[in-house]
Amino acid sequence: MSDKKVRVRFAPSPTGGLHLGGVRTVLYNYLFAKQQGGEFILRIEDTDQSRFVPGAEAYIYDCLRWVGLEPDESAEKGGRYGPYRQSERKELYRNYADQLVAEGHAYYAFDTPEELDAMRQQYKTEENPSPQYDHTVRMSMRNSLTLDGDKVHELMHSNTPYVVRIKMPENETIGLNDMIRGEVNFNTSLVDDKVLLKSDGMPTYHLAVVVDDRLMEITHAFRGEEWLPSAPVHILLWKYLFGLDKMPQWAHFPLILGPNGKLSKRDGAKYGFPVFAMNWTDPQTGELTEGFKEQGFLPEAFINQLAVLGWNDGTGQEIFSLEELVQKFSMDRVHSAGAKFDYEKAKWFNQEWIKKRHAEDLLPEVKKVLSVKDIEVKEDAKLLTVINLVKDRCTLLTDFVEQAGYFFQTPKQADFSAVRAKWNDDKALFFTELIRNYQLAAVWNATDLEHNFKEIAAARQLKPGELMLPLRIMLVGGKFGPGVFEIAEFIGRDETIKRIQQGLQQLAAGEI
RNA sequence: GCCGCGUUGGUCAAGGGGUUAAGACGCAUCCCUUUCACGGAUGAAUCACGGGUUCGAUUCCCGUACGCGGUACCA
Repeated sequence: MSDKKVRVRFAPSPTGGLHLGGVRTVLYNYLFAKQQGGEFILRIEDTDQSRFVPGAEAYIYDCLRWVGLEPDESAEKGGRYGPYRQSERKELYRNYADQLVAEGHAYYAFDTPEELDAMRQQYKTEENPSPQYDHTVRMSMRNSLTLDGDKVHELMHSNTPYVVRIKMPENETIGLNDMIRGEVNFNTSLVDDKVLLKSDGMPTYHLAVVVDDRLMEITHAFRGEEWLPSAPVHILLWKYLFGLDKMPQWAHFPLILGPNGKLSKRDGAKYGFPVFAMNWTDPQTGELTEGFKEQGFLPEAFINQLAVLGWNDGTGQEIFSLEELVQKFSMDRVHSAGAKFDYEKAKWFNQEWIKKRHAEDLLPEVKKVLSVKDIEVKEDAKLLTVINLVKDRCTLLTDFVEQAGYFFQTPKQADFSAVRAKWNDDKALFFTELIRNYQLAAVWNATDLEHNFKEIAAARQLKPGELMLPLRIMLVGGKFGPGVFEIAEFIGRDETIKRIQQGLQQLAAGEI
């Protein structure tokens, strides 16, 4: 490893919930940084005041804490290279913008939104639906290239709003060596004169990334593929401002797609699965978007599944802990093609992680899930037993409500439809006798209960198989769960008898 | 439209000039289980298309199609 310190940053914009692609971007950044023994920095990109959402920044930190990807430096933690919010760095950027203008790489533009709109209308054609502000039109716009010096001076001193735009050179090839995609080339004539500094004095992303990456000594800049088209702007800025030799290495991650195309950020409900890491409530609309956490996902599973959506280690292994990922991740095995998110597979990962986790480690989460449904468990030891009995049957943490609830609460309703048709007096009498037997049973354990059950059945010439299911439904409320007699042992004599009596009543009532 | 990135079963994917083209999810069938899962076994299902190069292309090259991204004083 080189002696050069690796610094990797992830820069979310606090405009709403943290979606799948965002989490994976953090993950890959984190994995690379940790693997190289470098630092992982979180910078907040809140340069767009109008889209800034209160609470979104705190939410991002909550999500990162949940999945265990905490940054080494951030606005929360502070550090040598702060401030970590772009809004607090505002003054830094203007000087660089002015420097670019002074050196002829950028210019001041005074065009109003109306004028820009008029220009786009004017040049708009069938073939060119969105004309750019580029070398072909800039000499006919109102900017410091077309206006004389006095006029520019006058406009600027009379508080006329203006922006700084990069002056894209004509017909140059800008190359980028992407760690995932290799050489990617752009012709500068086809890139527009992007705004670098907005009229409110805040930088755009383009100026901010390069200035911040330089000042924070970022060595590797990884982001989503949607940024690839603006890479030439950033490279040019590096060239003009700091020199290409200081530029970080780039990697553009593939996109995560929804069931039909792009995964849209705000409507997970539409897909029938979440898109955000955690519950997100839009402060404007009050609209709640459910997150993976609240759906019942384990953070390990969530991370695991995202990690292998676009990367694999080549061995066929699919279950990775975060530690293993740090060890095995490699940028050159990250795919270049986008991948569709598969909720079914996500659930499978969760199931695997529930099976993998020890009951003790599942306990706090299961307790929480149960208490939400008003199932209070007094003794941890009892819950531990139940978790071990049922965890192989749970896909999501929320499944514990159904799978474990009846151990602690009499089922609210029982579904006897599967046995009703075959129900008869002989069976009813059998259960009546069973109750008597269980009332008198000297010991209360699964094997003895089963033994007695079968003995009575044999004496009455009934098939135990036809009686097991009714018993299960009486105790559990449905056709699921571990061995019936184990359940009976767990819930105890009184409760078992009570549930059989209730079941008998229900079945009797149903026959009329 | 233009620019960029992509394209191996339904989905995630391994492979990378000669293979019976791995594996996983899902699906189906069976075994285990007097329930439901878990577990085990089996099965159906894939190299977008057209040209090259080559003795031989899923693999390399060029086109085409399709998908996605960008084309904002959003990131």
